[in-house]
Amino acid sequence: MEDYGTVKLSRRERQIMDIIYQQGQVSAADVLANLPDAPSYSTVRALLRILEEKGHLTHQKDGPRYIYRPTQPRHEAGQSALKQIVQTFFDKSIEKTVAALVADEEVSDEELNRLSQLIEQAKKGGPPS
Amino acid sequence: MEDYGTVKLSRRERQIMDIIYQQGQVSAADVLANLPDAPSYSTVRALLRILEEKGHLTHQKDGPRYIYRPTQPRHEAGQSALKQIVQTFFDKSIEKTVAALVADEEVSDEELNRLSQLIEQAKKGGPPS
DNA sequence: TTATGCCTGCTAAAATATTAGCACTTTATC
DNA sequence: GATAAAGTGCTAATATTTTAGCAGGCATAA
Repeated sequence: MEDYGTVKLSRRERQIMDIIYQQGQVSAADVLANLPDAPSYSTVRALLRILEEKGHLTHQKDGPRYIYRPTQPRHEAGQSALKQIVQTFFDKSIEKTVAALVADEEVSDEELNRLSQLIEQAKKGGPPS
Repeated sequence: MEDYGTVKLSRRERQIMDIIYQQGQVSAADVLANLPDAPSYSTVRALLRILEEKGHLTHQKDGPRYIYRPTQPRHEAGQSALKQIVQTFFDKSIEKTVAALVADEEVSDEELNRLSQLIEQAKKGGPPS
């Protein structure tokens, strides 16, 4: 866990990585379809090539086309991105962050219950400190 | 709430905005001190000027120097950034996101208790759905 | 098999971001 | 007030990102 926020990605590169983490895996066409202010097809392919060169992606053939996947596992990248946000906007406080999460959207009672359970489990699970 | 993830920021610009949201307000020197791979002083000032032109910052004089502040309030930007992460890495699931939060660091029992309270309050506070 | 469509590889141009330098202004100090 | 220190404004060069175009390959279907 050491990447997403820190990493030296350009604007387009970041947009593309976001799409890929959202979708899990993508073809160039998928990226194009989801990219805001979509450029041309070759543009997308060029970016994908660069991201692969930089080590952020790998591709594998799927019949005629390339399927790209992130090098860093999703949960790691997510963890890292989350940490960055917590640090930047919530004074490194998990509490403040959760508060923002439950404040934002209308969270259903059901979901809140699951959250309670989650916390309880964490209490049992790992109280090392 | 509509900006941080979506917005068209370059790499350096984003780094600077992060610093500013972390610190609340900054001088050019503050930014320089916190910027990874710090460039020159004039470079930082140029970037700050651009960010202000784009409407992301305002400055006010503090004696001899300029103090910059974000245009968009911190909590808004945080909300927006968080949403983006939840969507990209956690399938839009608040639950998964919280799970990642409590999984990551060693969260103290004390903090877990506060989280429980938080959830309980949310249950009482706003169960509209 | 042959033509058509979709995909890749490569290369080069254009736009944008990043950087630094220099001249001028203001603030504080003596 | 005179001087030094610290800050700003502006401008121009450099690097990087972003973009598109063209040529070739492979698969599918007629």
